[in-house]
Parts: sequence; C-alpha cells; structure tokens
Amino acid sequence: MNNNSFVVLDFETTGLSPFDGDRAIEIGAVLLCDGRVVNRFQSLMNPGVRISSFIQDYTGISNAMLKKAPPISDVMQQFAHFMADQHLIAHNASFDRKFLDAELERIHVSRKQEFACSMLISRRIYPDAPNHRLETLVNYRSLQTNGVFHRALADAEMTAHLWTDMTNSIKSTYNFKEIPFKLMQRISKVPKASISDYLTRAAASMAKSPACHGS
DNA sequence: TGCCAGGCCCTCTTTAGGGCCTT
Repeated sequence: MNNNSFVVLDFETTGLSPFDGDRAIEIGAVLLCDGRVVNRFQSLMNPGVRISSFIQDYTGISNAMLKKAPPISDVMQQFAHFMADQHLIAHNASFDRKFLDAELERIHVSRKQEFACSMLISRRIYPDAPNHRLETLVNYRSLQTNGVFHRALADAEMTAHLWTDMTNSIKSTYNFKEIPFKLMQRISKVPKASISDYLTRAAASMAKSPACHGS
C-alpha cells in the first residue's frame, strides 16, 4: 500500500440508509497519488427499483438512465478491483462507508482498508467556513470544479481536491513535510478546541522521529 | 422541500436535545 495514494469515492443512492432498503445508483471514485488524480472510476448502477422524483431532481439521474445501467453487483465487482487495498476517503464518510459495506456484502466481498472523512477534518482545519457541505468548501477554498454537484465522479473529484488542499494547509501551517493517512484519521477525532495544540505537538514529534508514525 | 437513518459534535450536557452532513 502506497502511503501517498488513496481512493476517494462517492455514492449516489436511492435514499439515506441501506438498512432501510436503499441502494446505490451511481459510484464515482478517483485514485489520488501524491496529490494528483491519476485514475478514475464511474458507473451508474441499476437498483432494480424506481427512484423517487426527489432523487431524480437532486442528482439529475433518471429512471430511464438507470434502466440501461449495469447491475449493481457487476459494478461493485469492478470497483472492488479498482479500490484494491487503497486507503479510502469520502466526504461524510459514515454515509459512503455504510453503502459501500452493504453493497460489498451482497457480493460477498469484505472491505479491509480504513476510511477517513474529509468533512470531519474540514470542521477542524477550516472552522470559519460558512458550513462544511462539499459544495460550500469547494467555493470557500476556490477549488477546481466543473460546476457539477451531486454526481458521483464530480463529487469524488472535488473531495480529492479538498483533501489535497487540507493536507497542504496543514503542512504549511504546522511545518509538516508529509501528512500520513493515520494522522489525518486522528485529526478527525481530536476535539476541535485542541486541534492546534495537537498538530503543533505532532509536527514536533514527527520532526524528531518521522519513521515512527506509520502510514 | 422535508422526511426517513446514523454518526459526529456542541452545549444552556453527561439521567439530553438538537444541528450538521450524506442521498
């Protein structure tokens, strides 16, 4: 596993909970290596049920589009190969994690790698943002966008840009040479009021023994 | 548009309630 490569993913779904019968209808993902997007994965998926008008309006994905799409199981098999053993990142990762695990379980594949959440980190790194929705953060940080929101690949790509922007901000503010994935995971759990002290101490610790902090 | 769920996080908290974020 490359310490500086991650798969950033996003699902569009029929609703908010796979435990309530909701299914994935689109997956988008990018492979982020050393801050650059080097590969992409995107597919609609046919959930076998009609989606609501709310979801059609929210995503721009229609029942006609999904009728022609491949089965979810076929797409998830392909995605399992794409994500391989890379660390995973998503915006509000608890949402995408539960859909990923639910759809993987249906094809008898178990996820082994860990998730990090760009939303939890952004609340700590950009506390002055108007809010921490992906679209707001993209505008707040003037990140690259094609203006498309609520489509899986576009949102995954913007989440990747946000991730790179946050790591660069942390590096420049606290004088880190590198930001290991596990440190980003820890940041998402540090109390907001303590984040500055935590990163100051972490940077000092890494400067002394950079090899001791893992990936 | 808001509801549905669930995790996170804040506060007028912890024997709780409500907002944020995802679709």
